[in-house]
Amino acid sequence: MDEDLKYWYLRDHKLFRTLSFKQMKQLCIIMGFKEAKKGEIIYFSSSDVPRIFVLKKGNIKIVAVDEAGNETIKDIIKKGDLFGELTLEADGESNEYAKVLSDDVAICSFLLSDFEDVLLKNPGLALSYTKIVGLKMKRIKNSYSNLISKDAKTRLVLFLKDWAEKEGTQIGKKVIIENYLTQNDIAQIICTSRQTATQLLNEMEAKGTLLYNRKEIVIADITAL
Amino acid sequence: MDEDLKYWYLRDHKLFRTLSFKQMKQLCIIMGFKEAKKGEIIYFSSSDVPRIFVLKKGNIKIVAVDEAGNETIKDIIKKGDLFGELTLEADGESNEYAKVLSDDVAICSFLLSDFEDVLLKNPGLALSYTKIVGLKMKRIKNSYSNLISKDAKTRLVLFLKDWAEKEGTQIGKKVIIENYLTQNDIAQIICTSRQTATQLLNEMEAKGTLLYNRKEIVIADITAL
DNA sequence: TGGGAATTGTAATCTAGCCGACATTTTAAT
DNA sequence: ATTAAAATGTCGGCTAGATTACAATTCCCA
Repeated sequence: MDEDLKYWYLRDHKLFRTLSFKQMKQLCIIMGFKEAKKGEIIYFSSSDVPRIFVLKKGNIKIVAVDEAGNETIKDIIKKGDLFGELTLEADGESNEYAKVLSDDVAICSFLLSDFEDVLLKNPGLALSYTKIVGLKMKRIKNSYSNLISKDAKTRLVLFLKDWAEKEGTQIGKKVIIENYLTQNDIAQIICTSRQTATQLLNEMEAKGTLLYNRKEIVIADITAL
Repeated sequence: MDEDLKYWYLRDHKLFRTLSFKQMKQLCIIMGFKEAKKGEIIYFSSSDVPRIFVLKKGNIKIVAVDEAGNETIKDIIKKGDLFGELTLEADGESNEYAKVLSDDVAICSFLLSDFEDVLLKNPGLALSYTKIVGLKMKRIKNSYSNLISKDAKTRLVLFLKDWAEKEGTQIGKKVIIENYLTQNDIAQIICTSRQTATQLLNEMEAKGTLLYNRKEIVIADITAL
């Protein structure tokens, strides 16, 4: 793909703001690029060489499969987010794949080793990178403690609030979220069964606090959620 | 405290191995030092200036208190571990404190801003640091997924295995762990009620797989746990 | 334009483990 | 030694929510 386009893909990412033009060019050379359509599955497991990915466009979910074949949603990755071997340390064991949720996605990637070289030459970038990883850790910790102390209903509300804040379009008190998740997805994210999630969503819809369908979710009053 | 002693305290930490003598000296100058006895509580919340801590000796637990006054164990910090504002980003909100579990502890600390300066000048250190933070994230993620999919008994076993591996002294198949945790602590770590933890431990003791008291835990056969 | 697959709706069981309410034991402090 | 405070042991009731089991919808595409 065109080198210049690559450049522009990187330029508008917050992580790379601190880089000079020359440094950016260096990164572009080692960058990989990939597009995919809805429903496609992208493997990025240990079989391949370890990589760092940047999601340029769309949404994907990271799914882990355990020995028993149970699937857990590890993460929802949105435009601009990083994923992959964020710890800069390849771990062979984990069996994860990414599934495309939005209509299509665009993904940039670097080889882990290449990325390390660049970090070594750009201490500022290393610092920014650490902060991004740290932020991710903080978010994980947060949902972790929610899982411990809050019940399913509260967890659903917290998730909706978060989603609305990140992606919703607000009109007065009303918030509209483009819904690319199934109820099953939502259930997995808030760690409950599909049936419970369905029930809770229907309850909220009955009370008029919510309006759920496959295309969008309309929250009547975000402040009262 | 003596500058030379400081130097030796840092020198044997894996994070600082890559530094030159001069760089290490620089770190020593900005280093703080503190000792504390069992049961003491060390606050390191937002009230103070944000810091990074290195635990040189002993064990502490990080406890978070929520609005309702409920206490949750966030982390157990052992000799050589880092804690504090690991994300390099001060977050005002969280209300956490550290409690000394072992007889006494020694703690080094840096101001966050000083540490950032050092990282900027030592890309290698920044990389190592990111890896350590990443490893921590991976550990958190792991216990997180255990919490979701495993029942209390399995969680207890996993915790004991982990503890034994990290700190136990193995004699054949037998492993002896110095026990600085109460059953309540263990319960909080594996996210269950004190009563359930007590019951499970007693069950295991009845079966002869375990031997629990306040001083030590003896696991009869670690491979069969 | 049907028909199969995915998604959603609903209800009836069943159970792990939380919670309250103690009794008992151990530890630490005066 | 005495006593208060922690830490442990034990039990039964209770509930959130998993699980099983089907319908009913909606979507997709051949």
